[in-house]
Order: sequence, then C-alpha cells, then structure tokens
Amino acid sequence: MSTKVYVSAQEVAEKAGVSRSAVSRTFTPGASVSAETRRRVLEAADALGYHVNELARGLMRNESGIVCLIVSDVATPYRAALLRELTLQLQNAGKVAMLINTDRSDGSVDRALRQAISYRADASIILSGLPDKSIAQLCLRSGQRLVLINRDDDQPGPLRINLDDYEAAGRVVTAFVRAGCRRLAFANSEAGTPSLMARERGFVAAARALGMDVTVERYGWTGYEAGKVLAQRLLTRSERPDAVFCATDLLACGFMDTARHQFSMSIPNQLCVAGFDDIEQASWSSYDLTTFAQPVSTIASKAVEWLSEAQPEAVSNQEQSLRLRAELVWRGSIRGG
Amino acid sequence: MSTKVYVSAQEVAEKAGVSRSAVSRTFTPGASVSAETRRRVLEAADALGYHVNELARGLMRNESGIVCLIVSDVATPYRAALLRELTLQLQNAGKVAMLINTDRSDGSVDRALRQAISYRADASIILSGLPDKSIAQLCLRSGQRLVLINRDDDQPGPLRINLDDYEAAGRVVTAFVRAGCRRLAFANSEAGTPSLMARERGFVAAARALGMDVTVERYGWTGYEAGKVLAQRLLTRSERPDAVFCATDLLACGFMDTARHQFSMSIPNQLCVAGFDDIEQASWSSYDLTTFAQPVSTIASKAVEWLSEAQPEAVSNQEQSLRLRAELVWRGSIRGG
DNA sequence: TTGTAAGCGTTATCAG
DNA sequence: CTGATAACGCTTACAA
Repeated sequence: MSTKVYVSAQEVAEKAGVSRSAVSRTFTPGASVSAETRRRVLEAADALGYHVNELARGLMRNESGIVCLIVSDVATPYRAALLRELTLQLQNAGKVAMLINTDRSDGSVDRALRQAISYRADASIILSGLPDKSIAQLCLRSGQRLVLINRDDDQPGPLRINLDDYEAAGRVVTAFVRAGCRRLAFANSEAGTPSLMARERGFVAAARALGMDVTVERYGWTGYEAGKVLAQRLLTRSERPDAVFCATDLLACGFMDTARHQFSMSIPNQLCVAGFDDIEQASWSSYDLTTFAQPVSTIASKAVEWLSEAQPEAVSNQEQSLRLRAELVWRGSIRGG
Repeated sequence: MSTKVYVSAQEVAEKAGVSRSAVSRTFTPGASVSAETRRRVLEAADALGYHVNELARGLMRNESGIVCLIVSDVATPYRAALLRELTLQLQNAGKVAMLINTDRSDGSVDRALRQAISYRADASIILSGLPDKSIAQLCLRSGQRLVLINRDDDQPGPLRINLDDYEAAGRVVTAFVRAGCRRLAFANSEAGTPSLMARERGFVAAARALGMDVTVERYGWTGYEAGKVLAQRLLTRSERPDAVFCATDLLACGFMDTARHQFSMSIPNQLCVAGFDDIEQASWSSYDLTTFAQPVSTIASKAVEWLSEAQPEAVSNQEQSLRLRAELVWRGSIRGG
C-alpha cells in the first residue's frame, strides 16, 4: 500500500504532544500560540510532511482561496499576457487561480461559473464571453465576487473593467491625419464584441467629425489570418486606403504582412497602420507597430485589489465600473510620430 | 444580509422530501436512486440553485478533481499553446486545472507543489523548472501523480514526457547541407535546460559526423531579444555563418529580424534558418520559418490519459518515460525544401 | 431503493 | 495560552 495518503493535524498533534487545536492555530495567521508550542508543532509538521488541507479549511471558513479565471483563446498573445499578470497578482494576494477554458462549445461560460460555484471559488474573473444573467446572479447571491474584463454588461454586482476604446480610436484618426493620410480604413473582425465595435465606432465618428469617410471591412475571427484576408479585400479596392486602423494587433500583423509581401507596399510610406493591444509581436522589428497598450498590469491589480477588499455588502449595491485609458505606443508604422 | 451563502444538500433534501443521502446519490454517477426520487431531487436542486460542494466531496473521497499546472513564462507562445491544450483536455477528462505561475522567485516550484498538496490535487503537471527530490517524493507518497513535460529528471515515480531533441537537431544538419550550407551556427540561450542543450549537442554532433564545425553562441533568456543579440554576435564574425539553427522559434524570430533589417541579409538565399517549437509566428509570412513542431496535443493527451488511468501502485514502480518525435515543418527559411 | 449515522480534516467557540 | 467539542457539507457503509 503505497498510498499512505496525507498526514493530518491529528497526527502532528500526537507527535508534538499537543492538542489538534494547537496545530490548527499554529497554521492560522494571527492566532495565539506560545512560541514553544509553535516550535514543537512546526517541527513535528515538518518531520511528518504535514500541509494544511485547504479543502477542509475552505469548508469551514466558507472561503476557498480559489479564484476562477474564465477565458477562451488562452494562447493568444494578449490573453496570455493578461493571464500571466492575473495569476501572478492573485498569488501575491494569497489566492490561487483555477483556469477554465471556454474554447469549445457555447454556453460554456455558464458551465464555467457552475464549476466555480462547485469549488466554492471566492471569485470569478471573466475574460471571455458573457454569463447568463441568472447564473451570474446565483454567483453573486452565493457571495461570490465577479469581475468582467473588457466585456460590456450592465447587470449590477460584478466589477467591470473596461478601456476607453471609443476615445482611443479617435486619437488614431488624429495621428493618421497628422501623417498626411486621407483615405482611412478600419479593419475589424466579425466577432462583434463591444470593445471591438467601440473601436470601430470611435474611429468612424472621429473621422466623420473631420469630414472624412472610413472604409470599414469586417472578416472572420480576431487573428492573424483574418488580417491577411482583410488586407486582401481593402488593398484590391479601386481606391486603396493610405491608412488602416486594425481592431487588434493580431489583425494588424496579418494585414502588414500581406500589404508588404503581396502588394509590395511600404509601411509607413505608402500605408500607415495602427493596432490595438500592444502584444509582444507589435514591438518586433518586422512590425514595429504603433498601437494602444492594454494596461494588463493595472487591469490585474485593480481586479485583485477589489477581490481582496473587505466590504462585501456595501460594494455589491453600487455600480462598480472602472474605465482605464489605453495609452498609444508610438512606433514606426505611422509616419511622423 | 445578502450573503445567504450556498445552498446545501440538506436544504434540497427537505424541499424534495427525501433524505440527504438521496440527494448525494442523485449527484453521484452510478449510484442507485429511483427515477422518481431522482426527478424530485433534481427539481428541488434546480429551484434552489444547488451545486455539489466539491470541497466537501473532495474531502470525503480524498480526490479533489484538481490538477495543478506548474509553469513559468505563461505568456510565451509555446507555453500558452501547451496550456490551452492541457486545460482543454483536462476538462474533457472531468478534471479542473489550477494554474500556478512560478515566474518570480526561485524554489517556487517547490512552493507550487506544496500548494498542490494543500489543495489535495490529484496530480501536478510541471512545465517549468524542477522540483526538489524530497518534495516530489512527498507528493508521490501522498498519492499525487506527477508529470514532467520536457524536463529531464531521473527520479522514479513521475511520468516524463520528452521530445527527441537530440535526433531532431541532427536532421537539421542534413537539411542545411542539402541546401548547400557550409558554415553552420547554433544560437542558444543561456538557460541551459536539458532540451535546449540536447538540441545543441545533437546539432554539433551531427555536423561533426559530416566533418563540419559549428559555431555555437549562447546568450540570455530564450526570447526574441536574445535572438537579436545572438544575430548581432554571429553575423559580425569574420566568417559569417550561412545557416543557423536557433534553439527556439522565438530566438529565430529575433535572429531573422536582425539579419534582415540590420545586416540586410536575404533569407534563405544568403542565410538559412531553422527553429524549434513551431509557434504560431513561425508560420507568419514575415518569418515562414522551417521548424520542429512540438506535438502539444499529443503531449497533453498522453499526460491526461496517464492521470486518468486507474492503476496507481503498478505504475509508480516502473519507469514511466515517453519520448515523442518532433516533426520538421518545412517552410521557406531553408533553401530547397 | 432508502434512511440513519459515522466519519473526512478543518476552524470557531468556549471553558479552563 | 490551551484543549475539548461542535459544526462545515459531503459520502458511504450498514440496516431497514
């Protein structure tokens, strides 16, 4: 029988010659134990290889320390970066991340939240998709905190963290115009998420305000391949755009590659390009893309901070919404800088 | 008091007019409940928003359903891809992934494993770093399964999944020679992990076998920036290499960008390049990189499969090691194809 | 098939 | 500061 399973506080207590409460207190921050008892407990625990059973602790405290990260497209650069930041900061806050991938099948956000409930997660952070109202309410009623990142949703209760997509998009128009561009285009995916659409609307509106028209093209999913197709479509038009704002850096990469290798266009001389997200590849010298930085670190810290706050009731009644500014990172894909 | 917390099996039992064991059995696959009882329980559970408490269940069954993923550099393309595959397949197997980021601070793999023990994880999959023998043994003794992916380690117990790095590297030499290259170089990071070093050794050995020498350069961490520096160093030598094998795609991307933009070299005409990992960017037309594909899907399925196997004792005694073949993906960065 | 009762490993309460 | 004792929500013999 190799499966001796785990050692319990009971065993540690016996070995240390104290009660099991003493053991418990030794591992509870801020409990009162004499230095001597503590020492003996710690010694016995170490010798036996004891580790507090967080399952049992969570059961008692009704607080598991688990935070669910609900996300699709984990392998995508922006998502992965956000994930890294979140796990790191959660760990710093003494929490542990449970990762739920919602790639396949729809309605899986709801399944993910049920999972979160089952594991009595202290909170769930949703990076993709949107939960059904009823299940979200169930989470909140159960005392679980909810954070929505870049998902527009109006139900009260969750903390919503969003960017100023609309305004940011407007700033690109200014940059393009300053670079002397006149024929603007917007390359979007068909995903139609609120942030993507806000960027489109903001860009179009700002251009209109300056009396300019925008050619809008939408295709596929928000990735490199879609960017190639979008370039194909936009650059074969009778009037080629001389500036294109891609809703996403990944789209921009695909777009630039096609513009250069297939249409032999020079960037930024013949075509100015801007993106959004500031993924790592945007800084690679093949792209050197001017783009908006997602403040991933701030997003993560705001989320974790809010989760760690004490006041549960006070908070849940007022509207909790954070609007973060996306900073433009100037690189070489727009003339002038 | 908004925190009504969670609804328990007790409450469901009362509402359904049955015992709490009946409720338990209804949610235990393969337990004997009459259709009628089941119906009433399910109805009550649904009305109340009941979800089995996995913490309590795990406590009883001594099986939490949690699998820890211990990983650093999560945002890196290859790691992120592996992560996606693992979470997906774990979920399919009815497990849930707990993500532990070991980016900061050393010895954090050990901390991560302690975490895994605390949450009574059924298994831990280690993608980065190596655990201390003693803590690894503690995991195994506690009945926790351990999987090491691409980490060479010889302690018995864990399942080790590795690639044929050494042999694969040899195949690159053949490809380079066939392309007419004569001055071979190997660009490595200073990380010195077993897989990285195996690629280096395999490449050098295969070249030697053909009577060729290899210029080896090592620098920094396994990322894009290091690739740039390596190019800087290798391409300013008196005798420029005409073929370089980069230990990693990320290194290769940095290398290619510098070779082209700073040294105005044409790939593959003046310089052939190969990489390893087959990250998404390798297929982007700016790189079009010939590289070895990490069989992430196979890695994940082998790992999950092994975790889900029944026989715990039989397995833990015999050497468990899997050697997977890295397939060469031919693209345009080597002449000839 | 069903209910009763005994745990699982903790923490919290309350005397001492 | 310490040690009993009662929960926490669940599963699982065991008996009915």
